[in-house]
Amino acid sequence: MLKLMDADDNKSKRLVSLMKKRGFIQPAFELYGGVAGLYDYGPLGGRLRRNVISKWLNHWISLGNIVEIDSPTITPEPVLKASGHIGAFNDYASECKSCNSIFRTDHLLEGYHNNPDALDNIALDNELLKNKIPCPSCNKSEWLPSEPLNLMFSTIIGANKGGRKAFMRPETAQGMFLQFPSIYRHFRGKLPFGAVQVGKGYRNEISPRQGMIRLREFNMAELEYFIDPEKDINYNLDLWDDVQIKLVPDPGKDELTEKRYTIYNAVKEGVVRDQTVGWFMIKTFELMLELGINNEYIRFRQHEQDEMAHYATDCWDLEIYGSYGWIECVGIANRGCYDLKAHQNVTKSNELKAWRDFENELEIEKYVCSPIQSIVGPRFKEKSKLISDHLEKLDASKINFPFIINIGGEEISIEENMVEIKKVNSIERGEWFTPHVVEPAFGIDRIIWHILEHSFTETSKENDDYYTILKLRNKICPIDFSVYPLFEKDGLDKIALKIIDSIREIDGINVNYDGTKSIGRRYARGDEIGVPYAITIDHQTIDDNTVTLRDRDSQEQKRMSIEELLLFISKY
RNA sequence: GCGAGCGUAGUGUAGCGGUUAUCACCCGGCGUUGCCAACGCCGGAACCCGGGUUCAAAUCCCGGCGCUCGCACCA
Repeated sequence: MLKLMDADDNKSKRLVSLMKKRGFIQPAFELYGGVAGLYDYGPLGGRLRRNVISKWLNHWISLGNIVEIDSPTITPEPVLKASGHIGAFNDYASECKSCNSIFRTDHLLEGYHNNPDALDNIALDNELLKNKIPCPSCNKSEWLPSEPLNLMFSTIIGANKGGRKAFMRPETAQGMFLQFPSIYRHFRGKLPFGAVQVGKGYRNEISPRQGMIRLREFNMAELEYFIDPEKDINYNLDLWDDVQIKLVPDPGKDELTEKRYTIYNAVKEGVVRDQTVGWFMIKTFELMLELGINNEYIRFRQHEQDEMAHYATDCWDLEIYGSYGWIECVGIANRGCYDLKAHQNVTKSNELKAWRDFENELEIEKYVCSPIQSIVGPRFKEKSKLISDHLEKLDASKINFPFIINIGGEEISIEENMVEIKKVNSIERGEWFTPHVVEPAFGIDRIIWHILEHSFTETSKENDDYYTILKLRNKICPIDFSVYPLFEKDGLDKIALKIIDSIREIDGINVNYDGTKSIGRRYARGDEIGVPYAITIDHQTIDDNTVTLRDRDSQEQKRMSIEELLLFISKY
């Protein structure tokens, strides 16, 4: 069943050639020799990318409680330190003096040290030496000093010497977390809500391979969905109840196995631990189908416990099958309250919280000590402020006079005449808490690559080896309609251009004219770049104002009036 | 980062010390045909970059960059 690209290795090569030839995707800076991991989208690819992003945005924004935001790619160091990226990114690597192999230093020390992740480079080198760790490759034990393996691009903000250290963001998520106060205000405090951001992310990969799959600068699209972990939300989990989706749950110690579930059952049986994660799995699955990914080549794989990123508590990857095998294209993670808490801790801000009403108001009756300032003041002088603060926090119902309090190491006796016991009635309606976050994060470039692979169809026509049809979905394809005059004389070309003018008045339609070479060749050119419909102007058009509409995939043609055509296009 | 192989028009390729750098598709113009990559003529377009060896380098050598594959890396 899973014979797509690997059945014919040259097929993916032909796809790459086509992508370059027709201006979808190509290596960037080729004139200067190219840079690994950096790609250009060309005239058609640019359009395709835009369409994919639009579809992605509309899919989420139409849920009604999700907004789009945008934040800078340049990110000051403290932000990424708080988010844990600096720690996680500063892994160290050691090189073997003898055979030049390179290994993660903390991996080498596994089994010798409880928590090698926490050590700095000097401690790591000492551990290597002390334990005489052998090189897994050549078995010798001669290590060069460990070097940090930082996978972020660093830069300096400000042209002068004292500039602030910064990095190109490795994910867009932090933008949503830092904008939480603004988003919270926008939704007037009503959870759940979410924010999305589409933009570039950067990772300075050691050795990017696999074409578009591992890039150094890439398009990512992330959604942060803020929820109250103590409130159940009614999700429409049976939305795709007729579809059995392939899931690969974390097997623990067992073999990886693929099982088919409806998401509804997967959540019910606890295979998917979190219902919000389940909900986004469904909506993500739906989006993939709308983008033109083949549903047989989609599966969700659960992260194993030790594979999970530093922030996640449960994580499912949507993987798509193609010529590189199963590739992670979306990660849906429950990040808990990790990020908001992390930024709270560093900034001491109270703004990264949400308010939760109690179901029933709590009437609280308590007794407080209210210091009588005219006595406490003159008696304790400069210490009286501290003493008053302390007294106000005491539960006065449990007090017997005189009693001793401890202020700055000094014992102070409080007598009955210093305070007044007051009864206070207060009503607690709710509390502040840190919302939890469920994050679906999409690798747009990887998705685009698989859309192209799944669309790429080769048939043969009589004497041709390969007849290529790129079966892109309507509205994802870069060009929606092509208009071909059967030949460029007798006014057919003029009619074609007039029809194009009318089509261009319809919003969001990209139409293209081609008048050169034979009609069959023009159909072929259009099929190759995935134009879903060809409109042909022939002699009959002059007589009765009708044209033919050719369907890309069936090659069938229907004759219709120009009015009917325009109606069809406006509903397309 | 290491090791092996590779890098020639837009694409796919031949040439592997001396060629006007091969062929095909392709692209443009003109003509012809007139609904599924038709034909003819004309035209367009390339040796990854830098250094070296040689009378002579696309070809041999060295370095860089890129690609593919293995090892490592991919939070």
